[in-house]
Amino acid sequence: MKRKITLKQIARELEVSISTVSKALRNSAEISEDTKQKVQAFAKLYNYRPNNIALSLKNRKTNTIGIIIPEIVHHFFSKVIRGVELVANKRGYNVIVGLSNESFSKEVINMEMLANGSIDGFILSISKETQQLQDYHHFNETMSQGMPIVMFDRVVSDMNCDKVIVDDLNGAKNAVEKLLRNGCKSIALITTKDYVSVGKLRTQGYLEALEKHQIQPKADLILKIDDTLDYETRLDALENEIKQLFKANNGIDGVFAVNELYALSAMKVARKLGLNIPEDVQVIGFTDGVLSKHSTPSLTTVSQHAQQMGEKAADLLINKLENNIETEEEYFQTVIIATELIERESTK
Amino acid sequence: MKRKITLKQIARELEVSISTVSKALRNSAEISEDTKQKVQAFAKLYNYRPNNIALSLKNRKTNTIGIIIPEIVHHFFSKVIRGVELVANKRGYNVIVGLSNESFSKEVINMEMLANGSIDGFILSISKETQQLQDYHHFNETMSQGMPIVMFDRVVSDMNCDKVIVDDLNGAKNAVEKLLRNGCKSIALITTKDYVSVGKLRTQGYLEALEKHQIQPKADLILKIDDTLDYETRLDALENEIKQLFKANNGIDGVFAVNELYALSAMKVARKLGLNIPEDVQVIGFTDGVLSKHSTPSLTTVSQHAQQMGEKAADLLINKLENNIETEEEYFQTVIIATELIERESTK
DNA sequence: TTTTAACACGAAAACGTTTTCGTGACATAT
DNA sequence: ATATGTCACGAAAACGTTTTCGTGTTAAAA
Repeated sequence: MKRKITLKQIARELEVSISTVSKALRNSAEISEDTKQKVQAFAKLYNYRPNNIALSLKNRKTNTIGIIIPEIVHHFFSKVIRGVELVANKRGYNVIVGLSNESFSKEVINMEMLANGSIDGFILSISKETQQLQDYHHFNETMSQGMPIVMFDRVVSDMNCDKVIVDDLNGAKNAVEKLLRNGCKSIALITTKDYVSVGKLRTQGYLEALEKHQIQPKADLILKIDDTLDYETRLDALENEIKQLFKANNGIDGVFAVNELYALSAMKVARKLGLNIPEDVQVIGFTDGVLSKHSTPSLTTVSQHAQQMGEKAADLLINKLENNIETEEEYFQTVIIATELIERESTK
Repeated sequence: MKRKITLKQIARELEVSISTVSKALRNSAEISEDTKQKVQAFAKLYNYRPNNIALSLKNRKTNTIGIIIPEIVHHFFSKVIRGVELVANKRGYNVIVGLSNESFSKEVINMEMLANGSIDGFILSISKETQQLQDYHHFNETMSQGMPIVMFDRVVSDMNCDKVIVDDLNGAKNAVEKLLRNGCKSIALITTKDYVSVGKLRTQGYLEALEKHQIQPKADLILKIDDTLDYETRLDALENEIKQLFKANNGIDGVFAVNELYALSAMKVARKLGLNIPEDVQVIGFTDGVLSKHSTPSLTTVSQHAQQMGEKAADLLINKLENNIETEEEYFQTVIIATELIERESTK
């Protein structure tokens, strides 16, 4: 169980100074060919690798980025991570993951744990609780210390940082228009309470689509789910609420849901009520996850290109980290990732 | 954009030495009450936090663990990460994630990137390619440098390290026995090629169940999928192979599949062939993911308790890291996580 | 022979901590 | 008055690097 070898040990062994070893390994012109060869051979033999921590301390740069997300057992977020990891690795960075579990305090703690030198910058999507509390002091403090943040998906719009967001509004609008073009006359919306920023935007897209086609929205057709309930109780409650929605409104022939699960539940309820999909009711969901693809019938859905979002966020962050041009004029951009409607069996 | 404050700056500001500041903050008895108060007040005012990198270098301990998995967009693995993160955080550790993407070289590169001081130990599940090549030099090298490894799920059995595995054999055996007890006479197995260790074990469980009930296994009933194909082509090819399986064997009344997707595909194919589930064919899958829960009919499945695996792996690793009792007698354990059969609609 | 230049290397500082040890200023005991 | 002890603090080393600057040796130029 030999420990990793250091410059000091090589120096002692070869009876030269640490500086010489360091320079020899970096092929400095200062060092004679003889010495270089000797040192390099020895280093290779003992599989020398510079200690990352020492380098980080010296360079005041860890080459690590922190990503904080509300939940990892979730296709959207894990795809984002995949994207982040992909470009981070390609550009020589590591990725350290923190989970807020949708809790404000865990988000704060996680950020504090990482902000003390462990990472060079953050990529994050804020927790629901933070969205409710609207307490953003931890973001401000982090940024005021010179640590850049890139927010994605769930962002706080009036914060001075780079952002990567989905075009939720137009994604939803297009989806609803698709239903309208397909002949739907009475389209229900299943969404979340308004404090969830993306739910709000998708709701707005629904409304704009109706307005564009001169259809008066009916409040009865809009179901706002309280998604703070936990998973188990949620499924039953959810299906119940949807059933009420169908029963209260005769002739629903289209459903737009702001996520996969709501859409699937809608399909399940509709079938139980004797309705056929897509003949009687057409359904479109949001988020191209594994459920949409493998449900029966498979679900037409609005894809967010999650991996692309992660890649973009990582690129933005690393660009900022490496452009230490310090253009005192801080310049922040918001990248909007276009959505794509993936048509499957749940629409005509 | 003020940088984070350091001991040195506090010392200069208060006109004391760095040592004094450090001791004052740690409430050393060496320092007078007056000085302590002054220093602590100042530190709080400027929100001083010790630099993690400096601490890591000094202590030769990063309090960070690396987890390397083949794929993150995968319920099983993301649940494991959640478990790891949970106990890691609770015990004061961070988690840094590397993805091998099922590739041997990426696995090696990732490990090398992290092994140079960035982390204290590894938790990992080996890539399929590594399983095929059976090249484990990177694991051996890492361990010979005194960096502990905990393997989970896909492990290499004759390696000297802690392991956390699923009881694949008995999980499969129980599932198949369940089908037998439910009256199935002709049970098909849909599995992977044998180099995937877990596929092999689950296959063995299938065989043992049959043997126990004195049923002669029929080679025709066993379908071994080559899962190196990519996802898109796989779906078609998969359903095709399963269709052949059904057509070549009249009277299949039970299916055991080694993962969710195979099970779902089997259900889909069966339905297309006019068979009802579970009346005509009963189906059981492996891995309790989101698909099993939300498919129609919902899928009876063998749960692996992925999160628990992650928690256990993290505990094992951190125990090893903190028990520097250096009981020269290295002691490695293999923890077996029991499976659980979750009964849903696809079985009677 | 003396001056200059090139060469090859080492000493030391720096990154931000913690910790061991030393030391000057007092107060107390002899 | 001297010896001893306590108190409060500082100097310095250490973790493992990189880099700047200095310096001794030798060879070439004057």
